[in-house]
Amino acid sequence: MDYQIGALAKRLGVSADTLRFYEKNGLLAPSKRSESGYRLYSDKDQQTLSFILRAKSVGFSLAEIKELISLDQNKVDFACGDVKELVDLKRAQIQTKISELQAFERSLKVLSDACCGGDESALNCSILQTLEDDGGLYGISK
Amino acid sequence: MDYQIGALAKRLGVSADTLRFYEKNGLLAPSKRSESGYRLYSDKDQQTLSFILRAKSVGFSLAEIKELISLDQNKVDFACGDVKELVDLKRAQIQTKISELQAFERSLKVLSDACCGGDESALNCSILQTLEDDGGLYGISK
DNA sequence: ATAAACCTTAGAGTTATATCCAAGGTCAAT
DNA sequence: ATTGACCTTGGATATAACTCTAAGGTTTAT
Ligand SMILES: [Zn+2]
Ligand SMILES: [Zn+2]
Ligand SMILES: [Zn+2]
Ligand SMILES: [Zn+2]
Repeated sequence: MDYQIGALAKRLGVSADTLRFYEKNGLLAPSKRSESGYRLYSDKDQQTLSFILRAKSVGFSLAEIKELISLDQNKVDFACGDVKELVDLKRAQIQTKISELQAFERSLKVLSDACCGGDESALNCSILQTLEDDGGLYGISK
Repeated sequence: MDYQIGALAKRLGVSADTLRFYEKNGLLAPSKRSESGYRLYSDKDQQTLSFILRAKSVGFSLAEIKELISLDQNKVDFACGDVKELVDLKRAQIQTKISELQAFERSLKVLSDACCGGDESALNCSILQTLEDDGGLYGISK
Protein backbone atom coordinates (compact mmCIF):
# COMPACT_ATOMS: atom_id res chain seq x y z
CA MET A 1 0.00 0.00 0.00
CA ASP A 2 2.79 2.44 0.85
CA TYR A 3 6.05 2.82 -1.00
CA GLN A 4 9.34 4.26 0.13
CA ILE A 5 10.83 6.87 -2.12
CA GLY A 6 13.13 4.44 -3.90
CA ALA A 7 10.36 1.96 -4.64
CA LEU A 8 8.05 4.58 -6.11
CA ALA A 9 10.90 6.12 -8.07
CA LYS A 10 11.77 2.77 -9.56
CA ARG A 11 8.17 1.91 -10.41
CA LEU A 12 7.70 5.08 -12.45
CA GLY A 13 11.20 5.39 -13.79
CA VAL A 14 12.39 8.54 -12.10
CA SER A 15 15.09 9.10 -9.49
CA ALA A 16 14.52 9.54 -5.76
CA ASP A 17 16.22 12.91 -6.12
CA THR A 18 13.56 13.92 -8.61
CA LEU A 19 10.81 13.02 -6.13
CA ARG A 20 12.47 15.09 -3.41
CA PHE A 21 12.77 17.91 -5.92
CA TYR A 22 9.07 17.68 -6.78
CA GLU A 23 8.21 17.77 -3.11
CA LYS A 24 10.37 20.83 -2.50
CA ASN A 25 8.61 22.55 -5.38
CA GLY A 26 5.10 21.77 -4.23
CA LEU A 27 4.16 19.23 -6.87
CA LEU A 28 3.96 16.04 -4.89
CA ALA A 29 4.36 15.47 -1.17
CA PRO A 30 4.13 11.92 0.20
CA SER A 31 0.91 11.47 2.13
CA LYS A 32 2.75 10.07 5.14
CA ARG A 33 6.09 9.81 6.88
CA SER A 34 7.24 6.81 8.86
CA GLU A 35 8.20 7.13 12.55
CA SER A 36 11.79 7.60 11.49
CA GLY A 37 10.94 10.25 8.90
CA TYR A 38 11.01 8.13 5.75
CA ARG A 39 8.67 9.35 3.03
CA LEU A 40 5.73 6.99 2.44
CA TYR A 41 3.83 7.30 -0.83
CA SER A 42 0.31 5.95 -1.32
CA ASP A 43 -1.30 4.60 -4.47
CA LYS A 44 -2.94 7.96 -4.95
CA ASP A 45 0.47 9.62 -4.70
CA GLN A 46 1.59 7.28 -7.42
CA GLN A 47 -1.32 8.32 -9.60
CA THR A 48 -0.50 11.95 -9.08
CA LEU A 49 3.08 11.24 -10.10
CA SER A 50 1.78 9.46 -13.21
CA PHE A 51 -0.17 12.55 -14.07
CA ILE A 52 2.85 14.79 -13.56
CA LEU A 53 5.03 12.63 -15.78
CA ARG A 54 2.47 12.42 -18.53
CA ALA A 55 1.84 16.15 -18.53
CA LYS A 56 5.57 16.75 -18.51
CA SER A 57 6.17 14.38 -21.39
CA VAL A 58 3.88 16.40 -23.60
CA GLY A 59 5.53 19.69 -22.83
CA PHE A 60 3.93 21.17 -19.74
CA SER A 61 6.34 22.95 -17.42
CA LEU A 62 6.39 21.98 -13.77
CA ALA A 63 4.88 25.38 -12.98
CA GLU A 64 1.90 24.65 -15.23
CA ILE A 65 1.46 21.21 -13.78
CA LYS A 66 1.62 22.63 -10.30
CA GLU A 67 -1.11 25.11 -11.15
CA LEU A 68 -3.37 22.33 -12.32
CA ILE A 69 -2.67 20.16 -9.30
CA SER A 70 -2.95 22.95 -6.77
CA LEU A 71 -6.44 23.84 -7.97
CA ASP A 72 -7.40 20.64 -6.27
CA GLN A 73 -5.85 21.61 -2.95
CA ASN A 74 -7.53 25.03 -2.93
CA LYS A 75 -10.81 24.12 -4.51
CA VAL A 76 -12.80 26.12 -1.97
CA ASP A 77 -11.44 29.31 -3.48
CA PHE A 78 -12.55 28.52 -7.01
CA ALA A 79 -15.72 28.10 -9.04
CA CYS A 80 -16.39 25.27 -11.46
CA GLY A 81 -15.97 27.80 -14.26
CA ASP A 82 -12.44 28.68 -13.11
CA VAL A 83 -11.37 25.08 -13.23
CA LYS A 84 -12.95 24.42 -16.60
CA GLU A 85 -11.39 27.59 -18.00
CA LEU A 86 -7.92 26.49 -16.97
CA VAL A 87 -8.37 23.06 -18.50
CA ASP A 88 -9.72 24.54 -21.73
CA LEU A 89 -6.81 26.96 -21.89
CA LYS A 90 -4.39 24.08 -21.68
CA ARG A 91 -6.34 22.24 -24.36
CA ALA A 92 -6.07 25.23 -26.68
CA GLN A 93 -2.34 25.42 -26.07
CA ILE A 94 -1.97 21.75 -26.84
CA GLN A 95 -3.94 22.12 -30.05
CA THR A 96 -1.77 25.01 -31.14
CA LYS A 97 1.34 22.97 -30.53
CA ILE A 98 -0.14 20.03 -32.44
CA SER A 99 -0.85 22.25 -35.43
CA GLU A 100 2.68 23.63 -35.40
CA LEU A 101 4.13 20.15 -35.21
CA GLN A 102 1.94 18.96 -38.07
CA ALA A 103 3.00 21.85 -40.27
CA PHE A 104 6.63 21.16 -39.49
CA GLU A 105 6.23 17.47 -40.17
CA ARG A 106 4.62 18.18 -43.54
CA SER A 107 7.60 20.38 -44.43
CA LEU A 108 10.03 17.65 -43.52
CA LYS A 109 8.01 15.08 -45.46
CA VAL A 110 8.23 17.19 -48.61
CA LEU A 111 11.98 17.30 -48.17
CA SER A 112 12.26 13.60 -47.46
CA ASP A 113 10.09 12.57 -50.42
CA ALA A 114 12.26 14.56 -52.81
CA CYS A 115 15.51 12.92 -51.69
CA CYS A 116 16.69 9.71 -53.33
CA GLY A 117 18.29 8.47 -50.11
CA GLY A 118 21.10 6.77 -52.04
CA ASP A 119 24.75 6.17 -51.21
CA GLU A 120 26.23 8.90 -53.36
CA SER A 121 27.63 12.11 -51.92
CA ALA A 122 25.16 14.55 -50.46
CA LEU A 123 26.68 17.35 -52.52
CA ASN A 124 23.59 17.42 -54.72
CA CYS A 125 21.11 16.23 -52.11
CA SER A 126 17.78 17.89 -52.71
CA ILE A 127 17.21 18.24 -48.99
CA LEU A 128 20.33 20.27 -48.47
CA GLN A 129 19.69 22.29 -51.59
CA THR A 130 16.28 23.19 -50.26
CA LEU A 131 17.78 24.13 -46.93
CA GLU A 132 20.16 26.44 -48.77
CA ASP A 133 17.68 28.01 -51.13
CA ASP A 134 14.57 30.07 -50.70
CA GLY A 135 11.19 28.55 -50.08
CA GLY A 136 10.88 24.91 -49.17
CA LEU A 137 11.37 24.37 -45.49
CA TYR A 138 11.43 28.09 -45.00
CA GLY A 139 8.12 28.48 -46.77
CA ILE A 140 6.20 29.30 -43.65
CA SER A 141 8.01 32.45 -42.66
CA LYS A 142 8.08 33.38 -39.02
CA MET B 1 20.00 43.53 -48.35
CA ASP B 2 22.10 43.38 -45.19
CA TYR B 3 20.87 43.89 -41.64
CA GLN B 4 22.77 44.79 -38.52
CA ILE B 5 22.20 42.54 -35.58
CA GLY B 6 19.58 44.77 -33.98
CA ALA B 7 17.55 45.05 -37.16
CA LEU B 8 17.44 41.30 -37.77
CA ALA B 9 16.67 40.66 -34.12
CA LYS B 10 13.77 43.06 -34.24
CA ARG B 11 12.40 41.65 -37.52
CA LEU B 12 12.20 38.14 -36.12
CA GLY B 13 11.38 38.99 -32.53
CA VAL B 14 14.50 37.83 -30.75
CA SER B 15 17.19 39.74 -28.88
CA ALA B 16 20.59 40.69 -30.26
CA ASP B 17 22.06 38.71 -27.39
CA THR B 18 20.27 35.64 -28.63
CA LEU B 19 21.79 36.07 -32.09
CA ARG B 20 25.28 36.38 -30.59
CA PHE B 21 24.52 33.30 -28.54
CA TYR B 22 23.45 31.37 -31.65
CA GLU B 23 26.64 32.43 -33.40
CA LYS B 24 28.83 31.36 -30.49
CA ASN B 25 27.08 27.99 -30.53
CA GLY B 26 27.49 27.40 -34.24
CA LEU B 27 23.88 27.80 -35.32
CA LEU B 28 23.99 31.01 -37.28
CA ALA B 29 26.95 33.20 -38.21
CA PRO B 30 26.33 36.39 -40.16
CA SER B 31 27.60 36.02 -43.71
CA LYS B 32 29.61 39.25 -43.47
CA ARG B 33 31.15 41.76 -41.13
CA SER B 34 31.44 45.48 -41.83
CA GLU B 35 34.84 47.22 -41.89
CA SER B 36 34.40 48.09 -38.25
CA GLY B 37 33.42 44.57 -37.25
CA TYR B 38 29.65 44.91 -37.12
CA ARG B 39 27.76 41.72 -37.97
CA LEU B 40 25.91 41.91 -41.28
CA TYR B 41 23.14 39.40 -41.92
CA SER B 42 21.85 38.57 -45.41
CA ASP B 43 18.35 37.55 -46.45
CA LYS B 44 19.52 33.98 -46.47
CA ASP B 45 20.75 34.39 -42.90
CA GLN B 46 17.31 35.62 -42.05
CA GLN B 47 15.77 32.51 -43.59
CA THR B 48 18.09 30.30 -41.60
CA LEU B 49 17.05 32.13 -38.46
CA SER B 50 13.42 31.60 -39.42
CA PHE B 51 14.09 27.92 -39.70
CA ILE B 52 15.83 27.83 -36.33
CA LEU B 53 12.94 29.61 -34.64
CA ARG B 54 10.32 27.40 -36.21
CA ALA B 55 12.14 24.22 -35.29
CA LYS B 56 12.64 25.56 -31.79
CA SER B 57 8.98 26.47 -31.42
CA VAL B 58 7.98 22.88 -32.04
CA GLY B 59 10.36 21.47 -29.51
CA PHE B 60 13.70 20.85 -31.16
CA SER B 61 16.72 21.58 -29.02
CA LEU B 62 19.41 23.88 -30.33
CA ALA B 63 21.71 20.85 -30.53
CA GLU B 64 19.25 19.06 -32.82
CA ILE B 65 18.77 22.13 -34.96
CA LYS B 66 22.50 22.57 -35.20
CA GLU B 67 22.87 18.98 -36.39
CA LEU B 68 20.35 19.55 -39.14
CA ILE B 69 21.92 22.81 -40.22
CA SER B 70 25.50 21.59 -40.03
CA LEU B 71 24.76 18.71 -42.38
CA ASP B 72 24.62 21.42 -44.98
CA GLN B 73 28.03 22.84 -44.12
CA ASN B 74 29.70 19.41 -44.23
CA LYS B 75 27.76 17.86 -47.03
CA VAL B 76 30.88 16.44 -48.65
CA ASP B 77 31.24 14.00 -45.77
CA PHE B 78 27.73 12.58 -46.09
CA ALA B 79 25.63 10.54 -48.46
CA CYS B 80 22.12 11.36 -49.55
CA GLY B 81 20.95 8.45 -47.39
CA ASP B 82 22.51 9.98 -44.26
CA VAL B 83 20.64 13.21 -44.76
CA LYS B 84 17.35 11.54 -45.49
CA GLU B 85 17.75 9.28 -42.48
CA LEU B 86 18.23 12.24 -40.16
CA VAL B 87 15.20 14.01 -41.55
CA ASP B 88 13.08 10.89 -41.25
CA LEU B 89 14.23 10.36 -37.67
CA LYS B 90 13.09 13.85 -36.79
CA ARG B 91 9.78 13.19 -38.52
CA ALA B 92 9.23 10.08 -36.45
CA GLN B 93 10.02 11.99 -33.28
CA ILE B 94 7.55 14.69 -34.25
CA GLN B 95 4.86 12.12 -34.95
CA THR B 96 5.41 10.49 -31.58
CA LYS B 97 5.06 13.82 -29.86
CA ILE B 98 1.91 14.60 -31.83
CA SER B 99 0.35 11.31 -30.74
CA GLU B 100 1.19 11.98 -27.10
CA LEU B 101 -0.27 15.45 -27.31
CA GLN B 102 -3.45 14.15 -28.93
CA ALA B 103 -3.92 11.53 -26.22
CA PHE B 104 -3.45 14.14 -23.53
CA GLU B 105 -5.84 16.54 -25.23
CA ARG B 106 -8.50 13.83 -25.41
CA SER B 107 -8.08 13.22 -21.68
CA LEU B 108 -8.53 16.90 -20.94
CA LYS B 109 -11.57 17.09 -23.24
CA VAL B 110 -13.28 14.30 -21.34
CA LEU B 111 -12.69 16.25 -18.15
CA SER B 112 -13.88 19.52 -19.63
CA ASP B 113 -17.03 18.04 -21.14
CA ALA B 114 -18.07 16.61 -17.80
CA CYS B 115 -17.77 19.95 -15.97
CA CYS B 116 -20.70 22.32 -15.86
CA GLY B 117 -18.44 25.38 -15.84
CA GLY B 118 -20.84 27.28 -13.59
CA ASP B 119 -20.29 29.90 -10.90
CA GLU B 120 -20.78 27.65 -7.90
CA SER B 121 -17.90 26.47 -5.72
CA ALA B 122 -15.53 23.95 -7.23
CA LEU B 123 -15.91 21.73 -4.18
CA ASN B 124 -17.92 19.25 -6.25
CA CYS B 125 -16.33 20.00 -9.61
CA SER B 126 -16.15 16.81 -11.64
CA ILE B 127 -12.75 17.77 -12.99
CA LEU B 128 -11.20 17.98 -9.56
CA GLN B 129 -12.97 14.83 -8.44
CA THR B 130 -11.50 13.00 -11.39
CA LEU B 131 -8.06 14.38 -10.58
CA GLU B 132 -8.47 13.05 -7.08
CA ASP B 133 -9.84 9.65 -7.90
CA ASP B 134 -8.63 6.68 -9.85
CA GLY B 135 -8.84 6.41 -13.60
CA GLY B 136 -9.88 9.44 -15.60
CA LEU B 137 -6.92 11.60 -16.42
CA TYR B 138 -4.69 8.95 -14.95
CA GLY B 139 -6.22 6.32 -17.20
CA ILE B 140 -3.18 5.94 -19.36
CA SER B 141 -0.72 4.84 -16.72
CA LYS B 142 2.90 5.58 -17.30
C1' DA C 1 32.21 68.04 -32.20
C1' DT C 2 29.09 66.08 -29.43
C1' DA C 3 24.99 63.33 -28.26
C1' DA C 4 22.15 59.37 -29.19
C1' DA C 5 21.80 55.11 -30.77
C1' DC C 6 23.97 51.78 -32.51
C1' DC C 7 27.73 48.10 -32.23
C1' DT C 8 32.02 45.08 -30.09
C1' DT C 9 34.02 41.40 -26.61
C1' DA C 10 34.56 38.74 -22.44
C1' DG C 11 32.56 37.04 -18.91
C1' DA C 12 29.09 36.81 -15.05
C1' DG C 13 24.28 35.85 -13.77
C1' DT C 14 19.52 33.62 -14.35
C1' DT C 15 15.84 30.08 -14.66
C1' DA C 16 14.19 25.49 -15.05
C1' DT C 17 14.96 20.99 -14.07
C1' DA C 18 17.23 18.18 -12.15
C1' DT C 19 21.54 15.39 -10.15
C1' DC C 20 25.24 14.63 -6.94
C1' DC C 21 27.62 14.65 -2.54
C1' DA C 22 28.64 14.51 2.46
C1' DA C 23 27.54 13.19 6.87
C1' DG C 24 24.80 10.65 9.13
C1' DG C 25 20.26 7.80 10.70
C1' DT C 26 17.34 3.25 9.99
C1' DC C 27 16.24 -1.46 8.84
C1' DA C 28 16.69 -6.43 7.72
C1' DA C 29 19.56 -10.19 7.57
C1' DT C 30 23.31 -12.80 9.17
C1' DA D 1 26.34 -6.38 16.64
C1' DT D 2 27.90 -5.65 12.25
C1' DT D 3 27.10 -5.26 7.23
C1' DG D 4 24.70 -3.39 3.34
C1' DA D 5 20.94 -1.30 1.42
C1' DC D 6 17.98 1.81 2.38
C1' DC D 7 16.71 6.61 4.04
C1' DT D 8 17.45 11.85 5.86
C1' DT D 9 19.01 16.93 5.13
C1' DG D 10 21.50 20.78 3.20
C1' DG D 11 24.09 22.42 -0.15
C1' DA D 12 26.98 22.17 -4.41
C1' DT D 13 27.02 21.17 -9.30
C1' DA D 14 25.17 20.47 -14.09
C1' DT D 15 22.82 21.57 -18.50
C1' DA D 16 20.18 24.33 -21.77
C1' DA D 17 19.14 28.50 -23.35
C1' DC D 18 19.44 32.57 -22.64
C1' DT D 19 20.24 37.53 -20.41
C1' DC D 20 22.89 41.07 -18.49
C1' DT D 21 27.05 43.96 -17.40
C1' DA D 22 31.21 46.49 -18.13
C1' DA D 23 34.13 49.01 -20.83
C1' DG D 24 34.58 50.72 -24.85
C1' DG D 25 34.28 51.59 -30.46
C1' DT D 26 31.16 53.41 -34.60
C1' DT D 27 27.60 56.00 -37.06
C1' DT D 28 24.45 59.56 -37.87
C1' DA D 29 22.31 63.73 -36.97
C1' DT D 30 22.46 68.28 -35.41
ZN1 LIG E 1 20.28 11.58 -53.67
ZN1 LIG F 1 19.22 13.54 -50.82
ZN1 LIG G 1 -19.98 22.46 -11.86
ZN1 LIG H 1 -16.60 21.61 -12.67
